[in-house]
Amino acid sequence: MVSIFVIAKDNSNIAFFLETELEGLRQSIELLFLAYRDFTAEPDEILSRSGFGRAHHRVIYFVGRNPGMTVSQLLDILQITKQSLARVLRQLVDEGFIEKRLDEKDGRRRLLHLSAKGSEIEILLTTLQAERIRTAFDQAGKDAESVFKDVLRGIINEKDRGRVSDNC
Amino acid sequence: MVSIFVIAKDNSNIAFFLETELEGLRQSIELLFLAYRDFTAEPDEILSRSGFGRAHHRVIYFVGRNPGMTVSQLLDILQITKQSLARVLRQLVDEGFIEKRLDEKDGRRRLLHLSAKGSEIEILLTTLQAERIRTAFDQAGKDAESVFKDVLRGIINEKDRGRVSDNC
DNA sequence: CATATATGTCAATAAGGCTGACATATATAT
DNA sequence: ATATATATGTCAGCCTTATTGACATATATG
Repeated sequence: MVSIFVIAKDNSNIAFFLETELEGLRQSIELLFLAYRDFTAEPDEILSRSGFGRAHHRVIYFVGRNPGMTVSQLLDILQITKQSLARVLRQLVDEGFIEKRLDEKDGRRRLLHLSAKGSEIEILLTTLQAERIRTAFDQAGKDAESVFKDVLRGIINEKDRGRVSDNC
Repeated sequence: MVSIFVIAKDNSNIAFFLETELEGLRQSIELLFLAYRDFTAEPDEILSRSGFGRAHHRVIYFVGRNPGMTVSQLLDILQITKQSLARVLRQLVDEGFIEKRLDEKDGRRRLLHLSAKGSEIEILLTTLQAERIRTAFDQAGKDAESVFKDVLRGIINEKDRGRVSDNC
C-alpha cells in the first residue's frame, strides 16, 4: 500500500495506473463525506429544535432498533465512553424518550426501550433518512440496494459486520 | 411519506410491504453509520497524534483536491462558519501544512495550497481510506464502484452533486 | 464615492467527546 | 462465604469543534 507512493514519483505505466486508481477512490471518499453530511443534516436540524443533537439521535436510533439492549451493548456500538453516553442517556430518560427497565435475569443490567414518545420521533427521523436513501436507490437502478449494502459492509471493521443482519 | 405510518397501523398487505421496505432501508442507515464511523476512525487516530482532529483532515483533504481554492469555496463545501474554519486553518498554516497565497486577479482572495508537508500527510490519510474502500469494492464485485458512487450522489443534496466529477 | 465582497478576528457559549477516580449492586468463581 | 469480576452510575475537569454576534480591513465594482 505505501509502496504505491514510492514508485509513483516516476512516469512509468504502473505509477500512472496507480495514480488514476487513487483518483477514482478519492472521488468515493469525497462522495462519502458529502453524502454523510447531507444524510445527517436534516435530523440534526429537527433534533436541535428539541435541544438534542446527533448523539441523541444515535441513541434513539439504536435503542429503537434493538429494544431491550443493555447499556454496554450500546456503548459497544457507539464506541464512546460511558461518561459521554451517560449524559445523553440521562437527558433522554428525563425527557421521557427512553425507559430503563431492570433485567430480571441479571439484576446488574438495565434494559433500554423507547417510550411511545421516543418511538414517534425515531420513526420521524428514520423516515426522513430512509426516504433520502430510497430515492437514491431508485435513481441508481436495479441492484443498487444490495450492492450499496455490500460495499458498506466491506468498509465496516470485520468485528462489527455481523451486527447488521442481511436478511433483506 | 408520512402517510406510510398512518396506514401501517393495520395489517393490510400494503402496510406490511411498506414496513418491510422501511426495515430494509433501516439496514442501510445503520450500515452507513457504521461505515462512516470506521472510515474516519483511522485518520482521526493518526491526526490526534499531531494534535489535529477530523476538522483538520477535511481541510487538508479538500485543499489537496482543489489546489488554489478560496476560503469561501472551502466554507461552502464544509458548511461550517468562517469562525470555525478560521481556527483550524490558522493552525494548519502556522504548522506549515497549508499555504495561503494572494490571488493576483482579485486581491481580496487568498488561494489555498498544500505545502509539501501537507501533501505528504494528505496522501497518507487518503491512502488509508482509499485502501479500505478499494478492498470493499473488490469484495463486492464488478460494478460495485460505479453503483456505490451513483447511490452516494443520489443521497447528496442536488446543489452539491456537481461538485464531484464523474470522469472515472 | 458608495456599496458589496472576501477575509480576519474577538468574545461568549454549547455540544459532545475525553480521562481519571470512585461508588454500588449483583454475579460468579474458588 | 469470601473474593473477584461485571454492569452501571457519577463527580470533576478538560479539549475540540462547532455556534452566534459584532466589528475591522482590504479590495472590487457599480
